Amino acid sequence: MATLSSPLLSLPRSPNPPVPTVKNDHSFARYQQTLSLIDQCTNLKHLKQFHAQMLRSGVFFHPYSASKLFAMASLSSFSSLDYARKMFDYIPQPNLYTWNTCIRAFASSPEPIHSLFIFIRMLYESLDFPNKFTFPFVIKAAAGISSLPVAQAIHGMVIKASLSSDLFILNSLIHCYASCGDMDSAYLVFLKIDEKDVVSWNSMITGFVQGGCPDKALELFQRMEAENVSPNDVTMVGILSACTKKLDLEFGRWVCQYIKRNKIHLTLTLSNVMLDMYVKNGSMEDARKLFDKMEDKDDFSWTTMIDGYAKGGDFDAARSIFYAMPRPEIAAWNVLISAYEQNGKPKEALAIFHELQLSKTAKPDEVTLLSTLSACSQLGAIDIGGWIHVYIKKQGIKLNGHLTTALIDMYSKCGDLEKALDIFYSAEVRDVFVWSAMIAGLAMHGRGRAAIDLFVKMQGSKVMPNAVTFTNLLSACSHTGLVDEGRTFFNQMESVYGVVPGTKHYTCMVDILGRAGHLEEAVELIRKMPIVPSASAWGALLGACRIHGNVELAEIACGNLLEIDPGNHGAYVLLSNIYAKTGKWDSVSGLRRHMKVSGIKKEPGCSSVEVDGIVHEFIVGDNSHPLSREIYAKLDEILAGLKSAGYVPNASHLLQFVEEEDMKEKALNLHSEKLAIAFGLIRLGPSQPIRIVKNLRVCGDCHSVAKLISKLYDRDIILRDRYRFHHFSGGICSCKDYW
DNA sequence: ATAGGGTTAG
Repeated sequence: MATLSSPLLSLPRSPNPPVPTVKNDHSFARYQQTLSLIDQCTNLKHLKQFHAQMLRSGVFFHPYSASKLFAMASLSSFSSLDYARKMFDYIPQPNLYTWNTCIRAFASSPEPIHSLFIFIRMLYESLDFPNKFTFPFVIKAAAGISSLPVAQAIHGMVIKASLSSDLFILNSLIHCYASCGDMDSAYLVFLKIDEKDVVSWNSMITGFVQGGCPDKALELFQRMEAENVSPNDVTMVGILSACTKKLDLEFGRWVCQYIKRNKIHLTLTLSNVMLDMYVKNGSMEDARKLFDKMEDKDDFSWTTMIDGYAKGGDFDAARSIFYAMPRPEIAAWNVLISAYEQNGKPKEALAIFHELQLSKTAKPDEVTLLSTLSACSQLGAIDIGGWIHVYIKKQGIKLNGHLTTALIDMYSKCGDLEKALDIFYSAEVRDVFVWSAMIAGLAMHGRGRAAIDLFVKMQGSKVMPNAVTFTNLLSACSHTGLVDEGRTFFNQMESVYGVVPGTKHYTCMVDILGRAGHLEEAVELIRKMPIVPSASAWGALLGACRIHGNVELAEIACGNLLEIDPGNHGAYVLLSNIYAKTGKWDSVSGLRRHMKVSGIKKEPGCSSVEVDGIVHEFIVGDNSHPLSREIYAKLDEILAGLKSAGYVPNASHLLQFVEEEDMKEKALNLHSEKLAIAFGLIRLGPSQPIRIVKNLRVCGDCHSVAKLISKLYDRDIILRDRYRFHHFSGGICSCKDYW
């Protein structure tokens, strides 16, 4: 930050410029003419011509004329603040109007802090004191940076300057205190105003809505009516936002009627807020009626409708609005992309992103990149993810915390841990989310020790871990079987770091203990936990029972799980697994019958593999792929090879009882991960690793097969299943068979 | 000699 003794805007000043004498009639007329022409400027080129002319004639060095030119440079629609700022530094002795104009221009710029810098300079350099026009701008800047101490200091200056009864200043202060989150002070200022005007009420109503107190806003609206102050369009924007926050559709409808009845001017903004209210309160029908009636529509109107349909899962309607939009700007693309990405449709998200690239009508921004990277993470689409990384670099986009986190997550989930680490170590911003993402990356790749080391380093860098950090750290312990470390971290969470263990942490801990065979301790932990055990905690116990073949405990865990989440097909699958593993085929078929009767379906296994930027999906038993015949032929060839190397199919991983031995084998060979591996061997070059993403946990037989292929075919296979990564290389897996 | 406050999506 600049200090008070050094100039804040540090361009050189012209030494003692000549001040024109405006004595004779001839030059005065020219001067008058110049000034009146300034107002007719319509573009930046025009303005620059004036500037040059005024510099040459010396008119620029007259404070009043400089103030006229400067106002045009800093406030007009075509202005460039950068240019205005340079001009300001060449004005020899800015008058009060010029200082105020400069403060005003920066107050509503993207960097309002500069407004405060100028204000401080003014206090030091100008002979004038700030006046009643200065303060509303400075206060707006303080609101812009949401700094309560700054707001308080300026409020103090207002009082000292005897301006504390100026209505404009007081209204600004209400808004400012509310922006700083100090609702009490905002309300005190509001109460102190004797002659409140509609802006006073609006500022307070909007303040309450944005400060998360919609009820207080509505209460104020009633009082406003009682005091006979007529609300205007801005009031109604606040009131409708309150309805949106409260999810109160009935009252929202009433407000819309009220607006009609009282003939409140229906501005575009107000219509848009009405739309938003209907959309967020779940009435797409009302929204659509209004939208179709609106004569003026802007980006907000279109984007709100697209977002509403997309979030509600009606992607057809969302797309039809999107394609009807005259010129969709980036926000419209973003709501579509992010709705797909957040609704488990990452492929569709990437398709829209691809369309955006081709259309070239809008430029991806940070939101676009974050959603798209997340879609790549979900799919394991490393080619596209890598392409976005290159795009970010080429565009010179600076990596902030969000983008850094998203890139680490993408590379980790796409199986390239080294790239994720590269991003992490070269990152300039390393906040708690960045550290946590990297710990998660190491965890899912089974590098538990490295994850713990990183956690230690994180403390060295003075970044405080949060709940997510601990979830990731504990999951690292669970994937690597670090029981003692897991216990220690779990116990230290609250006592040392002040993070209260939540559902996820208990679940991880049950997983750590259960997996390692400490089943009683895991049960004990569930029994003693201070919060209600979640379905996932019982699920973790059930998973542990599968590994250790404990049927009794499994039945208890499964019962508890299904009580909380009756439709959980995963639970049935795990329990059938355990029955199958222990040879209880009667129980297996009983369970299957029950699933059939209650309409519970097992999620079909699905594996995908990316080849040349295209993601190929295989469902268990799939023969829809164009290369299906070749894939099955390849698979037969592989398995024959493996058998002669000693491979014996392990049918205990099958879910249903199959009588004939060769039928068992056939059923195993239909598994989607085997199909994806065979396809990868056909289509990918010999040095390229095969990267597979599976929606479920990898099957034990497929795990053995992948290990053997990695040795016999000298090919690395990187498989991401529902829980973690398996790197198969030279006949061994990175999970060391602990999964 | 010029002027000021409150408003909506991701």
